[in-house]
Amino acid sequence: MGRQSDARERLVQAAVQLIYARSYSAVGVQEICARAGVQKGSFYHFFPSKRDLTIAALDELWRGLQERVVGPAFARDVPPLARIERFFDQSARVQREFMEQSGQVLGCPLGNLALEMSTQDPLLRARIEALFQAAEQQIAQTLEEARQDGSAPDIDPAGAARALFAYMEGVLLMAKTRNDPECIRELGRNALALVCGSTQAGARIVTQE
Amino acid sequence: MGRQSDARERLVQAAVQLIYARSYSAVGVQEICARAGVQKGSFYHFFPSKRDLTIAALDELWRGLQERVVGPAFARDVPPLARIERFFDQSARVQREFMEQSGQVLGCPLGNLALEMSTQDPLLRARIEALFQAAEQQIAQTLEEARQDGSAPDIDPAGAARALFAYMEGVLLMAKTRNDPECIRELGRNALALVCGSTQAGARIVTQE
DNA sequence: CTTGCTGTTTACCGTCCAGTCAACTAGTCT
DNA sequence: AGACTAGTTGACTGGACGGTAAACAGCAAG
Repeated sequence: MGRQSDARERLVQAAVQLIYARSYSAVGVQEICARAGVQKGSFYHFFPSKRDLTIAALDELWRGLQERVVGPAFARDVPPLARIERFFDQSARVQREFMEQSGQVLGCPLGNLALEMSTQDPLLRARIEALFQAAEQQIAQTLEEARQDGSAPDIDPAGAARALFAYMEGVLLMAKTRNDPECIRELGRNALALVCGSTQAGARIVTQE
Repeated sequence: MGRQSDARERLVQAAVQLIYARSYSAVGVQEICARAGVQKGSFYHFFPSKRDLTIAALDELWRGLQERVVGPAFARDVPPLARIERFFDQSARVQREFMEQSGQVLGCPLGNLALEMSTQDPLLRARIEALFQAAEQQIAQTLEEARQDGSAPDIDPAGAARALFAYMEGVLLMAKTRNDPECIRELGRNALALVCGSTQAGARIVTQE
């Protein structure tokens, strides 16, 4: 078996699944190798360290997220603001599936790793931050579309996207903590309030008091 | 030294600080003992396991949070909605202090543990969920006050509190990931939009599209 | 045919981990 | 005084961890 093999891919996939289901530190190299059907020595042929595998897994995580959740939710077959709402429904659906399979809501794989690793590994942190920025830009684009077609004329797309993304992460954190996928749906109903009530609105309410 | 000692307290305090600064799994019993100035054997005199210490640390964490962040922010010396805004400023201030001391934004200690442990330890998860509910009630009370004094007449305090708390956790997650305390302030400006744009408003915008 | 590269296998290393144990100290109660 | 209990100490256990080493297999190019 000289040239090429899919062992590397299998390792990344195994890492994605195991780390998402548990966490970085709760999953050992041994276990990742076992699930991938790869010997431990081979692991270190493909990756210099567990951390490097995790970085590779991060990109694969992002790819899978786009394919299975973000892509379907943000498809252009409905008006922009409806896509935002659909993201929450889509997320609720996915998490409900995890719930039925393993009895646990797993939340956002990037958010999970972000909180676990940000204070421990600067490179990992920076990588996740970059992916977060990409996500925000995706949302900002959608909001810009909504601004232009008149469904949300007065918003600041970039600022609202930041707030909205933070809210999404918060909602998924709550769902994981409550172990209840339904609260994603419920909390999702408040999402558009965050978009349309822009900065000025917030300030107005306070000074009025 | 027969009766009583503050070793237990010191262990809890050390656990709070170390676990907050890193994580549950990144901190060992050994290290907690070292910081507390307690021998390892003594540790297991006070706590049957590391997990039990963590549960005790969780309550202490909550106490400290109330004392240092939530209490000052939600004090009744300003109108209710201004307290919400003050929470974000207060959080930004605290995180900026961590930033200056250790170069890192640490985020919400409860949120951190929630994402790390929810899928690993059901009891810890339930405990954190309970604390989250208490936090939501605190917010709901504040919003109820705002509803009654007319500054936000049409809101559903309980629902808005849920959304607002999720947003707070999301904002702190973002701050930790970006390692930037200032974004707490910035994102905080969107918080009241979440309160005042209630469920009906969100639905209205979508059907209008 | 030989050199070299890509993979694979297995056994192994040192370290750290949570948790154990038995001996010991010093106060309290009878 | 003696028994009991709360607290302390430091050495220890077994297992898991991330990572290493060396031998080997197959393909490709010179």
